[in-house]
Amino acid sequence: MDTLVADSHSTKTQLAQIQPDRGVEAPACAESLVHLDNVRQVQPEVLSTPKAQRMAEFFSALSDPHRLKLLSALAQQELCVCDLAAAVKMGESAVSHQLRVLRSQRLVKYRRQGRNVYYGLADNHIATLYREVADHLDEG
Amino acid sequence: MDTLVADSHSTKTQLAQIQPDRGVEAPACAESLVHLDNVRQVQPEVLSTPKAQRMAEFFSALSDPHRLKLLSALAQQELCVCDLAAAVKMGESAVSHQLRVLRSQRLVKYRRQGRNVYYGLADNHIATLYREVADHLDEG
DNA sequence: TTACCGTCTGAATACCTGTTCAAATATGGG
DNA sequence: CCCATATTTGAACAGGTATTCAGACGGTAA
Repeated sequence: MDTLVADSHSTKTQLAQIQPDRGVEAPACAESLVHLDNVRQVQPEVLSTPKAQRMAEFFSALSDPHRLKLLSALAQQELCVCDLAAAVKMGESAVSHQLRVLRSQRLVKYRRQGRNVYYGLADNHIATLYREVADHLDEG
Repeated sequence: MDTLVADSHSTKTQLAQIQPDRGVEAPACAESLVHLDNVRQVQPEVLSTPKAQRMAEFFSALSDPHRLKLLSALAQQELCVCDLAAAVKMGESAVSHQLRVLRSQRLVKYRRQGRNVYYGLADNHIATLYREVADHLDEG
């Protein structure tokens, strides 16, 4: 009757491959038996693509050791680019590139003073988040 | 007297380029004037390289939209791989690969039941962290 | 056992990310 | 104005990452 092939004593349902966001046409053959009721229950709560992307970009900004070092330095006090470079032992250009990433996610704020640009943590949330994850990792 | 070139009314100090972890020999010429006292103050508090890497790997596991979708689904209930694939609309192989990443950071736990493997969030911390970041992003 | 289903793995490809070098921009001083 | 300093930017290269396909593994049922 319908295109779903459900066996009688279970809620498993054969589902054609779904490949929606991408330009791939779905092949007619099915891949696996899914528990349709579970999927239906969960699916509306799944993070939307735009939100997932925004969140991923945020975490992505935190997913580099050098950037985390920069943040840990800035958690102490405001610093200009060349000081940061010395503190984390990176080239100044590299630091500038990384600060750009941190800026794009509003993890840091900055102000110009003379020829120097001083950076600092944008938000107390950041320090909190940082500490939470550090603790979490120390636990395990 | 010493190799440092400090001007009289400031704490700025010329520093040879420091390039320690990598096999690059430092050029004799300096790059920038740093505020040596600031650097000295901050440097010991900078995240150590191993810790920074461990933390970066953790965030890295959270830095992909598909993985975040998987986690948001698992925040609802335990699901097997094929259900997850249907819920987030990915191929099952891709899901398996991503679950491997989540497993490697202990973000999910799993158990086998018959032919299915059921995944769930490893920890309440994860859900908390997830919600904090979601809220933080909604604020801005 | 044989056949099958669900999941995992490995290799290949395409994409994204970080570093470096060189050069541009911006500020301040002589 | 011209020069030196501080930071940013862009291009090029190297290394890492995600998806796909094909096949392997493990468990189940006939």
